[in-house]
Amino acid sequence: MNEKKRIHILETAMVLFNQNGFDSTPTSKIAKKAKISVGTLFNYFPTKSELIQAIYVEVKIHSRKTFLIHLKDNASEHDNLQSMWKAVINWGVDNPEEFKYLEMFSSSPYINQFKNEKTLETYQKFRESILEALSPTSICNEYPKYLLMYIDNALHAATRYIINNQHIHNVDHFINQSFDLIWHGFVKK
Amino acid sequence: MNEKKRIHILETAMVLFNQNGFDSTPTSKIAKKAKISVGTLFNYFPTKSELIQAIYVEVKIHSRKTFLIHLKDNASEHDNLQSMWKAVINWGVDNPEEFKYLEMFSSSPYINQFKNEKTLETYQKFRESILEALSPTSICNEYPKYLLMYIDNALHAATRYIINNQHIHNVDHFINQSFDLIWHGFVKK
DNA sequence: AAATAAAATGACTGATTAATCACTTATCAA
DNA sequence: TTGATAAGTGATTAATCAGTCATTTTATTT
Repeated sequence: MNEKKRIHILETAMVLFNQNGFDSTPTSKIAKKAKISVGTLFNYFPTKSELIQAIYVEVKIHSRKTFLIHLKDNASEHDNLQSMWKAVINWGVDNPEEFKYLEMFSSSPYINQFKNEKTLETYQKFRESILEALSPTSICNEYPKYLLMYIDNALHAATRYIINNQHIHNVDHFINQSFDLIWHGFVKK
Repeated sequence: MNEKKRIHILETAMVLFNQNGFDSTPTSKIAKKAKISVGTLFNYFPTKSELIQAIYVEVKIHSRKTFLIHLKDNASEHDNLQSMWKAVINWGVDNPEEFKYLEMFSSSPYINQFKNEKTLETYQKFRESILEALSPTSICNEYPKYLLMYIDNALHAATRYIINNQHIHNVDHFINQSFDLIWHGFVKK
């Protein structure tokens, strides 16, 4: 087993899955594009399902590394949430394949095998720090779970918007505006 | 051909597709559950793909009927958007299977065959009236397409939240709060 | 009641698939 | 050089699936 080859298989498969979906991407095509045999593919990943989930885990680990850099304890709630906002969106824009894969995986039946799992635990802390910042004063503070869904959805929408409209002149300005829109909603008058 | 049987097939297939996804629901199972033969199924819908899309069209037509009732010309922007907000969410909560199907279809490759299509045109007017109400004054008014995505995502999140958390005591109160959260974001200070 | 048309049936086909496994090739320590 | 282990191969297998079609059943007309 060779870690570089493993990553190579994961990346090749991710691109093909993004292009054709999980069920329309036969293992034979993945092997062909990765220039290995089907047998080798199944040496590295015992089942197609495990391959699909291994990609998810890899992408999650990769994205988490980027996000954690941007959390600072001493900053204000506004600044912390804003820098998180920018970091998450920029990661998606810089890694569109990974971003697309996360969206596809999350809206597929495979995600169910991941509910209440380790990978989500580290994100949990991330989420808790968002809630600590927002919940006490925000509109909707009775529904913290909804607040998280709401932020998550807006983050995804903003990222998708940039990826699908690459003609946007000033991406940073858009990101700031999208943050203001959501932040503005939170602050009680 | 019998319209009642056609609807029966559509409803049966919708439930199975929701349970197992498009690719893990063989036509044979749909026929079995609908208590017809595979042959009959293919008499009504020449291909599986056409069945999948026929369900989408049917659900869209059904949902549109409900929404249109709630638009009033004489009301204020706030009241109009709020009553739209309530109507859309309540439709989803009252029709969870249909709602789930729309979400699944929209995040599947089948949706691509529907971009720039008639079914979306009637929704287009709906969207335009939202933009007319919001864009001129709102934060993010430079990005009207994003505003629509943002509202759409929030609507879906709120609906999903209610469906997945049926213990919520006062659903109306939650819907109002979720609307305030988003409306509050729009209004410039 | 007989003739005709329409609707329904389900065993079957051909294509595709994930996964296997008997075999070959590469690696490397003794 | 040898022998042992690990890595890689791809034809093959067994299963599944969308879609077909010759036949039967039901409905309608004459």
